[in-house]
Amino acid sequence: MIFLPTLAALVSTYQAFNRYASEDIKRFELTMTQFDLIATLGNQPAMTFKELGDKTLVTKGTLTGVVERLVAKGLLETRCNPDDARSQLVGLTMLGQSLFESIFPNHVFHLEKAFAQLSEAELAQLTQLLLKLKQSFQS
Amino acid sequence: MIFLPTLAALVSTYQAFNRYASEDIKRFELTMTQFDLIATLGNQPAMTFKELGDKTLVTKGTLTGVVERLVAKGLLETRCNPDDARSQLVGLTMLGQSLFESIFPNHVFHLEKAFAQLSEAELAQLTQLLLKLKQSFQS
DNA sequence: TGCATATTGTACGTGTTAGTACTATATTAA
DNA sequence: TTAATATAGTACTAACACGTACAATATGCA
Repeated sequence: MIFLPTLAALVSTYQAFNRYASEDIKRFELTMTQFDLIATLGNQPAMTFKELGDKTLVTKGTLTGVVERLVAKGLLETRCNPDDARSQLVGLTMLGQSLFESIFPNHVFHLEKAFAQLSEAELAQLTQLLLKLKQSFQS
Repeated sequence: MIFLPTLAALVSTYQAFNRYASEDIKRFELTMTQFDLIATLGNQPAMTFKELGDKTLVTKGTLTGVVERLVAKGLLETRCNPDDARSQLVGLTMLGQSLFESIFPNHVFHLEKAFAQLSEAELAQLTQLLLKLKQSFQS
């Protein structure tokens, strides 16, 4: 049971991050997942749902709905993929692009403030330990 | 932007944990949140919704529904709180208690297997770094 | 006491998440 | 070429998460 404090720390830190980031993003009437898609598509060529889902860790079933809402907001647009009739390409509209440009740097700065409490060495160590743990969960 | 790998590691490790633990718990027809409540109430006297929510990091709005479903399954029961007419006490039924006893040790063991890949020193370090980061998010 | 304020839990709306089933299209191999 | 299999995305369901509003009850203070 020696691992329980670590587990509790993982869960509560993740939740704290979520709240911290959400608060910032809520100002723009976006949810975390919506922002995640926009940030992923920012300064990038349009990509398929599959690629977008892989990069954002959002499963395809969820993606359909989230993209739908962002298209309704005029931030994303989809078009047929000329290379594969099964799939579509998703990209930012001009409105989406300009929103991205206006909010992304601010949000990164907001996050940076929190992470700045840790030294580079601590960040590297934390990353390494987290990835080691992640590996264990995946095998 | 040096913090981005750390952030990605935090999110993906949390997700990996969630999948790893969910798979185990699904065998008992429970969701993670449901299991969390049962584990928290195991070997404990009944407590109010408030206390239960605080311990499990589940917000009160969510709690109403989750408890409802567990009561419907016959695993939890609620009764009036004699000390405060606004609140109720939630506790395991005998069925809930016996389910807790039969699945909790197995689940702990399942988790332990994953965490065993890290040494005690690594666990301690990971916990400390996570809590430091959590602090930054909360201030 | 009596009123202002805080707390407990429910109701409700929007959105995310995971899983399964399904359709359409691609790919592979016999 | 055709049949088996794999993949992309949608539809749908159940459950969770979070916020706001609300009713009932407590609490603190004038």
